Amino acid sequence: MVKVKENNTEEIILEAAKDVFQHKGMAGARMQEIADKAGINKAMLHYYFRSKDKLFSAVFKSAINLMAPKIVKIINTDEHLFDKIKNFTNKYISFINKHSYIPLFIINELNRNPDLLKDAFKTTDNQLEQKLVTQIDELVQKGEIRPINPEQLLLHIISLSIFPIVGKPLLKNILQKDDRTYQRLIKERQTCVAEFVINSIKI
Amino acid sequence: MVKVKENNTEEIILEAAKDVFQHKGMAGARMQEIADKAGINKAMLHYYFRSKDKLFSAVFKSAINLMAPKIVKIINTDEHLFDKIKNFTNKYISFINKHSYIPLFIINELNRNPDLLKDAFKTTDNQLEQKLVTQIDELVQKGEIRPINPEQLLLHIISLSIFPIVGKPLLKNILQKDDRTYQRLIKERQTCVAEFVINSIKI
DNA sequence: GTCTATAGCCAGATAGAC
DNA sequence: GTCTATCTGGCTATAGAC
Repeated sequence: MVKVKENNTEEIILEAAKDVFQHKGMAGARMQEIADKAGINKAMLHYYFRSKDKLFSAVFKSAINLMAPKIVKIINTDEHLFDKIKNFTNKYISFINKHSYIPLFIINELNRNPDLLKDAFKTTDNQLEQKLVTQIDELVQKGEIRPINPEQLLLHIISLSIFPIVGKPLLKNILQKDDRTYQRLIKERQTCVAEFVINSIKI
Repeated sequence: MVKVKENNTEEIILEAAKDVFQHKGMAGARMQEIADKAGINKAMLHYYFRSKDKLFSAVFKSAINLMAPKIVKIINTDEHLFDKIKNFTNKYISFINKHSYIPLFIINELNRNPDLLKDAFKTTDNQLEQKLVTQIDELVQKGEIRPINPEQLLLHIISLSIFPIVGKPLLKNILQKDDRTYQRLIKERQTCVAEFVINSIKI
């Protein structure tokens, strides 16, 4: 009843596939490289996952399942807006920094095939951002924050959190920084992004 | 002496190659597709550019030359900081929106090979951001803006401008918008990003 | 379940006629 | 300069032994 040994090879393959697909993309990835990284034979990949496409799908789904819930959560907690912003930027920047290839991987493959994402971000109803909208409207009424379009605010926060990591190879060059120094800037952002956002909206 | 006809085929190939490489990336692009799009034979690509690699390099350089100067300029004008921010976000968002595949293309290929970018962003001296730093320090002294790390500010502005366009396929899903509605949000950002940034830093 | 060997295809590159 | 035909290598996928 206890399946331990059986999942093992499959798990090892998935880990290796994640690594290769996320660095090289679907088109650039080679089944041989995945096999080598997993320390097994190329034929085994097909034994477990039938085709490159199927293996890719498995990796893609796992990436989505890692990213999506964390973003949806920011919209659905009952914390004060400022705490939401602080928590999200801090945790999300740290998370994306550890898995820096995931967002780019998802964006690239969505460009190839927009249908890959069915409804990863759909919550039960369409109340997903209704909650955020209401919350912001209330704070505007109370005079705690300036009037702002909630969707734009969400775009601001996500952009400030993800892009410096995704665009690192480009931004490193613009700022003329080496890896260590750039990494320090990212670390700093875990707190300074929230400050920046809150400064902008609070009255 | 006047070379007109000779450049023609080369130009046509370059345009087609830009299109295909920027959508599919180096690995996903097919010489056959480029030839088809250019309306010529596959052998001609090799006649003019020798190899896929060389053709790719030409496209990559042209993309860099389109992006880099515009970013460097924000740092090197003598306008007031607030005007810099307004001008940059407005013009850059509009520009990137017209060429939405360029930033992603550059980031992806830099990930594959960090050496592709030699010194596209180097100005004559290392005074490139020194100017921005001085300008911000002065405004802090005068009490016009809060103290802020100039490099973080630059990261903020670039992220807010580029990511909503680059990450469109992902963000469209998070916000559950169709193409038209999302495009309207982008258009709005041409002005609201500058507001957001300035609100945050001015006292 | 795991391996070796190989089928079969496709893409980049070249040869050579015009 | 432009084309058709073809070589060559590399990649996915499978057949079949153990």
